[in-house]
Amino acid sequence: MTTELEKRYNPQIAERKWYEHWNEMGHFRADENSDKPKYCITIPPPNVTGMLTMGHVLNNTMQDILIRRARQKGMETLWLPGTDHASIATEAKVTKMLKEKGINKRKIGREKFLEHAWEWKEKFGGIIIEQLKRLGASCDWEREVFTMDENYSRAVLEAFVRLYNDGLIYRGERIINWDPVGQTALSDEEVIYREHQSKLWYFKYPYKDGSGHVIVATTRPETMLGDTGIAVNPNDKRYKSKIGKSVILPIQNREIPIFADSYVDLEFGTGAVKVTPAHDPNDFEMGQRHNLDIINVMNPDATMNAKAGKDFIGLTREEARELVLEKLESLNLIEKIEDYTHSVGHSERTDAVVEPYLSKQWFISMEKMAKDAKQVVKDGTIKFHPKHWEKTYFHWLDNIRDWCISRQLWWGHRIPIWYCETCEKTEICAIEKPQKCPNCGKNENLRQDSDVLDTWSSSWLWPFATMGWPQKTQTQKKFYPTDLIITGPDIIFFWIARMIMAGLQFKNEIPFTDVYFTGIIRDGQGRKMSKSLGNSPDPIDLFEKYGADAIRFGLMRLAPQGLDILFSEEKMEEGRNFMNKLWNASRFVLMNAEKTEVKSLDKIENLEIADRWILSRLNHVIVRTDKLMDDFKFDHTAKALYEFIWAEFCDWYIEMIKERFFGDDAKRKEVAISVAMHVLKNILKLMHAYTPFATEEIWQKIKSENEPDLIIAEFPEVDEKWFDDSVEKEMKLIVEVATALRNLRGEMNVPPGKKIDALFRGDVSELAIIKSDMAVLKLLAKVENLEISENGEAPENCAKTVAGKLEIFIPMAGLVDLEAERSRLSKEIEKTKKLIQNTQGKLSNENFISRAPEEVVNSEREKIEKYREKLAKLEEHLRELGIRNEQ
RNA sequence: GGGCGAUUAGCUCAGUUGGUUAGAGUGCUUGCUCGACACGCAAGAAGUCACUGGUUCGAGUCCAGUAUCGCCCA
Repeated sequence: MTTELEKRYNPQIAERKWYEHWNEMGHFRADENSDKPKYCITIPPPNVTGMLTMGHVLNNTMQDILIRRARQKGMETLWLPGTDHASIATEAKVTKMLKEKGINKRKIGREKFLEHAWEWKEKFGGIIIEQLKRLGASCDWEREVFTMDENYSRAVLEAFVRLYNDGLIYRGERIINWDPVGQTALSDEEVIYREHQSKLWYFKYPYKDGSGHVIVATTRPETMLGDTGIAVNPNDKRYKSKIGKSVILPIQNREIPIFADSYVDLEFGTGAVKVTPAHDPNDFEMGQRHNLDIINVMNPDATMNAKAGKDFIGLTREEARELVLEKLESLNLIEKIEDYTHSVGHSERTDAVVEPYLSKQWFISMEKMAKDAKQVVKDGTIKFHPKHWEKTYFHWLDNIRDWCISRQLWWGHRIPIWYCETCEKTEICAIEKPQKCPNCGKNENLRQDSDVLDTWSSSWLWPFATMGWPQKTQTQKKFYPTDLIITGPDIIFFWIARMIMAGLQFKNEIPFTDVYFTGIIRDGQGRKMSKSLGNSPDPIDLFEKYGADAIRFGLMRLAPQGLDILFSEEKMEEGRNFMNKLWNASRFVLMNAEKTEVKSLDKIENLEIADRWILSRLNHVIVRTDKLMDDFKFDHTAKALYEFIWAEFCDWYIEMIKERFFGDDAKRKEVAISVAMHVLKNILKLMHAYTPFATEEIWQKIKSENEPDLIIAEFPEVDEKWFDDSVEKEMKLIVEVATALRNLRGEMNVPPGKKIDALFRGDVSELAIIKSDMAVLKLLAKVENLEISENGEAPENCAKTVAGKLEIFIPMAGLVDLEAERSRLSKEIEKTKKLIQNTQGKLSNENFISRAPEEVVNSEREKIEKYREKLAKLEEHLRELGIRNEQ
């Protein structure tokens, strides 16, 4: 307790020191055999190859706050960390890395590639975890999980097998979203739609019977090579007579039918549309309904194949489009071209234009699970914060389609299906490779499905697969269901919905009780942060510059529930300034505590108004922040703490006790220092979850020997005996008077160092307050002599003001600037008159008197009384000024 | 096309169930190295609460509509 603090808080040293200390002491560890009530969060696993983003900082800070708070409150807390394997992203990165070394993925084969991938994972996979540690995340690192760990992988396969056996997994040939760069299927959720400015081309397809042509409009000319029909709406009078006729598809010279289907929109284009079942999901459906041929004209890399025709083989989609247009143009079959804006799907991971592509894939049937997942949110078993996300959630579940979970990749969990090539049709679903084919009994030709599972179809098991499922473990027993998940709304479908489904499906229990959706962090201009814009700061740079606490607190203070967050570095600066403020307030208290004994509250007597006031305020802030945290109001909590610490504790309380600190009454000083220390310790406890490093650093310097580390120090509880309305009212008057005095000094240009005299006149009870707090007031407003008198005379030549029910006079020794004084008073009078007018307006309204609640009417009456008294005093002051002026 | 959200001081945002003179930070103006802090202290100026109606004794707050912006879904 004797080490003197530096003038400025230095985050760099404190952060590393205390993080290591906490970890070594085992404070992050969760004990599954504990009897204490539990609190548990499983981290939404970041991508193993990822780097920390501001989004991660935001939602992990929130998780850490809740975890630390629960820990301080004596709960058995488990924050279970880990990463997911991010199939497509990782495979793309590794492929790229190999390519740079001149190694071709296909050439080296699956096994060799996976070796490289694991090597890559070992090398870079730890980065984001280390970054989370810099943030201060108090996860139980001994339980860290990676989705491709042996145990976790087993859980993924187990889940697959169970769903397969329940008939909820099937293989089918469908139109899926195909990423031609990653060369893999994607789920609907992995497709990002963006508006593209393009054209709408109108083609003429000649009737077979030579009776002219039908005109179809398309945004994708190259797909016409695979057209196998023309559809019109059955109610479209324009085409009634054409239904059943055939056209000759140009270029391909194929005969295709015209048929009616109510899917066709009469308004779009000409009302007749070309149908390409192999290259459009809606066309595929129509094709099924009308038995159309399905002609796939593309290779997996989205170049054209032989079915597109000789001239097209090997061309890209773009090249094929050009050639189709060229050929049709020369055949004079282009009717017209219009500008057209439509949305085009892109792969979330590779940004390639997604191709609707016909292929054989594995699907999970969603209908039943969606129904269950909807129910638990609808009936409030799981609560969303903010609630309005429920609508989005329900809408998605109501329109759900089966989930395509197979990916044509190598990095991931390989689908646990074996095909017997001897008897051809046999398909075996098992976790381990089967000994032999149950059908033909042969074992030599068992071939495992080459696809891997969608990453999300492994991470949807996260809340329990991280706890050892499908084994029955004590960890699950103690900590499942978890309490909460915090994430951005952009993955409400990827994770939230599917985790709920998985929990219900495999555990028959929800995975968490609360879901908190953060806002999305944008830059100062409201744009989404992205690498290409270069507008996303590196959190680690920010930590270095301002300290992790500053970033945590700054973000919390500007992160309103349910709204996006406009990032600005200024806010981080404010966070840093606040840490420094807290540091210096502590430094000041500590400096003065050195020569005085600090006693606990129950051992001190003769508390003064400042003491009783700050204790009342402290207990209010304890109650208030507790309630706010129950509602996940991180921003309001941060603001309440900021306000209490900076304005109430530093600006007023510390200023008020300086008089005792610097005075020579040892007893009074002892009281002041004891209360200050008590409040400071509680501040550190309240702040710790938000700013763990700085608070622990300070705590370690001021704590007594028998107190534990702050991270596990007992959380403050409200003590209602300190609530004191009358002392708060009294304090309000002191603040008002001190401010009025300071204001007058400023207006009258009194030099800051010069002391003034002051005379108070007016209400007896208020005078009594001034009298009892005279010493404090003298310090706050630099007053030399302070006189009070119920009916005293105003001195000659003085500045005058009104505060509460008091008149305040400051003798100016002939220095009063009459003009300035007159204009100041006039302005004040105008303001007061306006207030009276407003209040009078209400009171003269009969309806108001008769219908408004009595206490509202009474308060208006009191108000007007107060204003009138003030006005009378001000007007008198102005009058006196006038008289003196004339003399 | 459907849904969600936003619009309050120059800027970024608070504003609980309708009832104090609509607040804070930042920026701005003025003055301060006063025995914690210039990453600071004190004082001050600054708002037609997007618009139009409605409900009410009373609307930033509730309702309806309009406009603008953003996001999600199709």
